[in-house]
Amino acid sequence: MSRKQITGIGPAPQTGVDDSGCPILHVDMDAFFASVELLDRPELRGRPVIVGSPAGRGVVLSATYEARSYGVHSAMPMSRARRMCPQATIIPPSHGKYSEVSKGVMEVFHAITPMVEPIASDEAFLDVGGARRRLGSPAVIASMIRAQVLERYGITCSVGVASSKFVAKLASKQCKPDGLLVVPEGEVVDFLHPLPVSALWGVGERTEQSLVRLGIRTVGDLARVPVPTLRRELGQAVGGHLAALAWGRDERPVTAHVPDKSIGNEETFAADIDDPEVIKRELLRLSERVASRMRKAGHVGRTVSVKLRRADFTTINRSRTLREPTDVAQEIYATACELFEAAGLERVRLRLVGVRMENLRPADSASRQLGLGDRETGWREAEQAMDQAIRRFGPDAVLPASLVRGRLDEMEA
DNA sequence: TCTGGGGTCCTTTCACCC
DNA sequence: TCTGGGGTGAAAGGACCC
Repeated sequence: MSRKQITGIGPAPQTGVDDSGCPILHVDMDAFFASVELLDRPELRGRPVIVGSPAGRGVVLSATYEARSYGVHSAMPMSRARRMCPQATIIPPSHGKYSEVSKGVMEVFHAITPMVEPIASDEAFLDVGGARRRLGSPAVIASMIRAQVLERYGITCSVGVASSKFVAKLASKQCKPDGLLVVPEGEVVDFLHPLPVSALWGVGERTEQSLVRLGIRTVGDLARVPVPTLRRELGQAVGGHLAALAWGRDERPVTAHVPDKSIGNEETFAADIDDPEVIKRELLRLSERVASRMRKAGHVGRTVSVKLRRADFTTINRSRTLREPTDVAQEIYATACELFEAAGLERVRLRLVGVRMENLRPADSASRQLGLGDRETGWREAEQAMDQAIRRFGPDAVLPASLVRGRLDEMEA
């Protein structure tokens, strides 16, 4: 097989790898948050480091490969990670720092091609089909990106090069850390079929269990199952989708501008709460955050959705679609409170509440109409003034009175 | 072993209209 | 007048991703 894995930033990739049908790159930063932290703490290089909240109910956000060798992985409860690797240095996350590096890395991508689809702060798809004449073959461009990211930001990344998004994504995962893997167009099926089904995008714990019950363990096993059987067992869309992926069929293009579908914030309490006043105060805080983010992004939304998670981790969602779209926290909050009250959980211990706005559209396309009996409250203007004050004086400059009261209570307690 | 926070997408159910 | 079916949109739940 001519598939080649090239590890480390070396010269241009070896000859003999046919990347001619492989315009799609998936770039994935290695242990991103942990790598960024090591830039400030070089003395920790080569040692187990975990990024995550050191206290309370948190999960691992990122871990160095030294920590991973003890079994630590992201999304694992911190308490468990600490037990598995007690010698690890634990660093609380600094999201501002990560988004700054992320922005810089995305600029490196945009200098290569405008066809960049970010899928998280630490990874993106690139379609370099249009950059070949200017910069070279996809594998050459991939090497260039790896070298530039390392040079400018001091962190490594891995790149998968393939004919489709999902194969590129699997390729980058296979060559991690600090690698480059080209999967030639003609070798996609050979590459895919030995992999476990859980490697496929969209197969999580539940779907894997369903597949194992059917005796399906590898992608090759999956490929041999008749499509109607998969549709019956997994549902129309998921069954059809996985059947296509198992044969390497993935037509999704790299899309540079994916519009936001929803904006939300949620918070897990340090201890479960059953006081409706405290919960409503939290709903107000979250509504303020969501509305402010919507105004910053230039969105209004029509559907208010509230998420409530009980102490036993069961979760319920309640949503309501408004007559007119809004970006006003007071309107979002009023609806969120009604949904919370209607859910009948006012004396139930909750561990998390969330507020989300869906059905988004650009604010400038939405003309607000006053209905019969409505009155213009002036909340939008007040909140826009708050946005300005916050921009000038910081996030604590202005707060609704009830949140100030809540903060005073916390200080007195 | 006890589960964050930001999202997207899919499925099911139900109401409503024709 | 009653019944049924198809289409559509909203709501709720849940799987999955990073």
